[in-house]
Amino acid sequence: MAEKQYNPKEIEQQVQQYWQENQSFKATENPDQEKFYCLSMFPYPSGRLHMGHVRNYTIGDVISRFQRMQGKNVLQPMGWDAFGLPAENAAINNKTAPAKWTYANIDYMKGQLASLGFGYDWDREVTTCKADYYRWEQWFFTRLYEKGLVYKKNATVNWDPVDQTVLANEQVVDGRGWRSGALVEQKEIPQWFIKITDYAEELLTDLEQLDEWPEQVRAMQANWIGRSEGVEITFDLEKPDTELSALDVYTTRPDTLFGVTYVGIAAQHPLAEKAAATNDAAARFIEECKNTKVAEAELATMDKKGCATGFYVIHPLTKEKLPVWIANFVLMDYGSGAVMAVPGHDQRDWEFATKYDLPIKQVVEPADETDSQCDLSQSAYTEKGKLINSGGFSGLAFEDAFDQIAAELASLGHGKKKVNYRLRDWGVSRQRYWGSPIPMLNLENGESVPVPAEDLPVRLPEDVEMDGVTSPIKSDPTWASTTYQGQPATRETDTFDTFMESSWYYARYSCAQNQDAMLNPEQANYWLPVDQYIGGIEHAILHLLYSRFFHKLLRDEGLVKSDEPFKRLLCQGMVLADSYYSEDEVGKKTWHAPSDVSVEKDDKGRITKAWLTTTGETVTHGGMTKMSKSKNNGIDPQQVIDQYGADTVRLFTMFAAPPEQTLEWIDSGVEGANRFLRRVWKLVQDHLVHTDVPDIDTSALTKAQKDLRREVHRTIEKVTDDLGRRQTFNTAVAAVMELLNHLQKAPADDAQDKAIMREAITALLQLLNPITPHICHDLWLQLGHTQPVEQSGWPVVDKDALVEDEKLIIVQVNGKLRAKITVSASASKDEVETAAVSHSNVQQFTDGKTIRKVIVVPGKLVNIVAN
RNA sequence: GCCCGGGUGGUGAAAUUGGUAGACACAAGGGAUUUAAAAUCCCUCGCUCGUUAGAGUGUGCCGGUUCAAGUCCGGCCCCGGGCACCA
Repeated sequence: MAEKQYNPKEIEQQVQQYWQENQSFKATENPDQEKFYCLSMFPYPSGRLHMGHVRNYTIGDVISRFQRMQGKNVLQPMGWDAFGLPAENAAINNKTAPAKWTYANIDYMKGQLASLGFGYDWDREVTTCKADYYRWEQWFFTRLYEKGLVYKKNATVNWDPVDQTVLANEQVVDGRGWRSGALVEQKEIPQWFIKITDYAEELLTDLEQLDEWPEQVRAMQANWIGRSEGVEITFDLEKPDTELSALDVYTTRPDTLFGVTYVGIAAQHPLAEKAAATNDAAARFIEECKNTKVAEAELATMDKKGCATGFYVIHPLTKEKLPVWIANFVLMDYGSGAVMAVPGHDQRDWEFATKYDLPIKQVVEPADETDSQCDLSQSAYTEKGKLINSGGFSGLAFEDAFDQIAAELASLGHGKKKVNYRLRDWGVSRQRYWGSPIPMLNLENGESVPVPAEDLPVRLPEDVEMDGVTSPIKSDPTWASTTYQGQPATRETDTFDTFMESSWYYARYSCAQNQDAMLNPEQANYWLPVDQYIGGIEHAILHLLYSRFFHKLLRDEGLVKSDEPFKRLLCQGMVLADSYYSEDEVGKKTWHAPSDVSVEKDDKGRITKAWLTTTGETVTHGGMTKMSKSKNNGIDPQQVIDQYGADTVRLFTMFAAPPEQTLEWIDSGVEGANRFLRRVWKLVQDHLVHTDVPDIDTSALTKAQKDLRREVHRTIEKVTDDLGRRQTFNTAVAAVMELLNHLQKAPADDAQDKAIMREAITALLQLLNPITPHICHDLWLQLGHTQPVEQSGWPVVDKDALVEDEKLIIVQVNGKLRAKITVSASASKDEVETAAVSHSNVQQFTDGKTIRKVIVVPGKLVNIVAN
């Protein structure tokens, strides 16, 4: 009899068609059924799916299918984060419009998602660049404006003086504009901000609720919000004028106040500008400060430089005269743009003071002699200790010094205790075209007003030409020209940060087609919060923080009831692949696609030689690196799907590494995954030969049959735990592989052998179905079932099958493994101990020694301590 | 620079609550089958010594706690992610 062959291409197409025809993944609100909302971060429609997407969405699909089989009402939607910079670049390069390019990409990628067998409810698709989506974002922004949560202020951007345009950090390469090559300058322009700092405290305290988030993400967010308790201190200017009479600084170390020897201000500070008017050195220094990129890493690693302003302030307690310096590491956008400098007790201030020969004064000493040393000629002493040289406060420890100095300052009207956050308000203005227009109008009197609700949406024109420099809506004056209450007005031509769209899409899926409102509270509150969110760790701070913020804004608008958007979070790791390059005479590297390279390996599997398959040119192996355009080492998922099928891709992706870790893409590993599926197929085909399979009679099993059945139920128990609680999909697959190894060796001699095999195969297909749904669907029907496997429920562990008659006990002497013994499961502690001590190998190691202690871990281990 | 991770055989990894280090795979080597190849099946596989039994040793480095440490504590080294306009 000819066995049916495993033909993934054929069955995957059939099965996908079945799902489509039966609308298998359509999600409908049903208050009587427990819901499960499983969400993967939506992709940017860049053109083709990359392996990072495949990994992300496979994890989501596995969880969704697992939950569905467990009886939940599962919603798994998909959409497109469609606004962004790459579309503008592609449009310029391909002489097309960003919209056209984006929609074509969406079409193609949608087909790719289908070919991987992901079960999405496409009726809820969200595309952020469509007006039916961003109109609600615009509406919500105007609501926030009316609530006083939106304001306009000047903020610094990267400015390309040649192209006369604002650059993203990504567009600044080695301090120069990526197209013009011009040195980038800092420039201040008016921009819109949303007051996320109003929610800083809640965003911080609610992290405690998120007990199903990775600890590291919560820690990163807490540090980002950066709550600190300190004192705001006023330093009066020596020569006050009407515009400026004092500098406010914030410090968490008021105990070091007597050690202040100078005050630092940002280059953009009004006092710095005043200094520049009369002081050439200061003017030159301020110019120089403009030539840096606007990024924290940049500021933190650059050389600390400064310039004296010639201005002085008065110390609020000692009345000393202190110089004011412009310092390139002080940020105007953060705090008040001024800091007090304590070189004796702050390392950065110490380095600055040493460089510019400013005084260093010790005002704190170690609390007791045994503490760390303190030598201010070598470095600052930054520990909290006991105050010295601090007038009436000398001798106090940190806490008392903090309180008493704060009280003294308050009584003098020169300071007060203040809680501060590192978190800054969210600047949402972008000077780019491909984004949602910001729905604000500028009136002739200089006032800004929101676009009235009945005039929304403000549509972004899609049929445009990109010149590579200026946004089409900025260069077309007719677009901006409009009226407001009969008065002439111009539209805001900046667009929203794309984080705006990705901050609420998860909620819109609950009612994606709703044309009447941003959200339908009934639907939103049925599905929200998201039960499981999956995405890359690179989003751990910004996207996840903005989404949490937006959810609280939605709640305060009465649109949702919950406090947090995402109950459980999984951050998957990156996907790596081998990289290969060749170098020319000047050392310029050319990266070659792995598919173009042939390799030779030694007997340990290490690459000894690599060359271009077509030309034979020798290339260098650049190691395993993140799949990227720059290294040209992206593996196209489509090629792998075409060669092995979606199930193999999904299986390899889940098996090769735990989800949070990096995953190395190895061709031979993919073949191994395919080999496993063929073995599953063959096992089922071999079993299908038997037409006379009875039910299991648990009372009539031999020891070998009981052992095999125990393996089956152990596997069910482990896979259930691995897919649900632990989310270690790699070990779930390993457990099923282990079971298959047992089943392949199992006899089919008597009726009960076949009955156990039937039970085992049934469970195996159910366990594997979330990961490789196509092959499981097909084999399930071959077994004679009429309902599809995803509706068959989840296999149940038979506790009786797990019971063991005998236990394997590890015997150690002084912590070293010396014997393994098998004892009856009912053996007492003493019996186990006696058996262990009397074992011949154990005797050898205890001979001539005294047994001091015997530790017995029931059912597991005996450790004999002897000397 | 700051914040957060990670480091275990030739390789990816496993060890869930402190209790057998290396499950499951990949690669490699040996064998069976085959006219041959592919596919498939069987065996070996951390390192050193040993014919076997077994012994010693081993989870980035140094030190500590414990009957017992990959796991807990202290210090260090290296690699990766994020740092507010890439998404």
